[in-house]
Amino acid sequence: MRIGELAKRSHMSRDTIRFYERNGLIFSMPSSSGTNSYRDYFEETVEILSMIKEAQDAGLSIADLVLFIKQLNTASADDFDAEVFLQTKINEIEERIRRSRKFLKTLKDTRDAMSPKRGRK
Amino acid sequence: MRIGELAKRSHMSRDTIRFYERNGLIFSMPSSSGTNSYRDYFEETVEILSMIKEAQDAGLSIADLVLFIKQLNTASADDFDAEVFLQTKINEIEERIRRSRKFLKTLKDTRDAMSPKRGRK
DNA sequence: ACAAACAATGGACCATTGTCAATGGTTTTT
DNA sequence: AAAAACCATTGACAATGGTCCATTGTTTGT
Repeated sequence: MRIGELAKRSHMSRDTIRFYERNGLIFSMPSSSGTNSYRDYFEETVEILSMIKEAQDAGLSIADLVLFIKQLNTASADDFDAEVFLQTKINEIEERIRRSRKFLKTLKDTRDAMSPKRGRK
Repeated sequence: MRIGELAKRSHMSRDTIRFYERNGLIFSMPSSSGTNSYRDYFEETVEILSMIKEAQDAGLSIADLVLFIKQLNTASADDFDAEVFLQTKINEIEERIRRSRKFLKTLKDTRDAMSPKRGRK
């Protein structure tokens, strides 16, 4: 598919998609027709973009994602560092989630302390 | 306390603390001695800085935090917008946590798919 | 009293993560 | 076949969240 469709399906702008591609997060092929300079994107890339969004929300940087994707692809696999990397990120994310929840509680308490003041009885 | 101590206790750099203060996230008084231009920070600020960290991990921007803090302080309170704002942020954070978890699962699956390949058998 | 450590200020600088505009070419639609 | 919509490339621009440096002044340890 071409970039416009991918943009629509992934809810990202073309520029963002190109930005990700420049940075090695996604890949594409030259269009089959060959007469133009259009790029051809894989179906799966829709999925990958959605995963990238999740990963970013989880606090990973693009640099992190480049590493992660590299590891998905190079099934070289006996890689010790890969596992260490994964575990490190898992720990980081778990910690971030813990903190998010803590702040979420703060927000909720604030809201609840405020709500009864008005009408709501 | 002075900025150095606050920095140590909060595990943030002086520059970061000054940056936050410039941006209205924290406040301080002129030192009591009065002979210098040093600032004097409240005990509670240690706590506040820790909350800021949580909030950032939860995905809030400094601008968000400025609003939030303003609402904590102005107990004017019958503010309808305040409650809307809080609820919006609560929703955003819950969504982010959901996504984080989803990606966390991806990471764990990747790790687990990798681990048995080596020794671990 | 002298050096070391600390503080304030201002402004430059930086990485990250995009976004926008201009230009020139290719399809698609009408 | 002309217009409208699409695409690629380049490079500038922008917001966010800091960090670093130089300068000057203050306090503290010895």
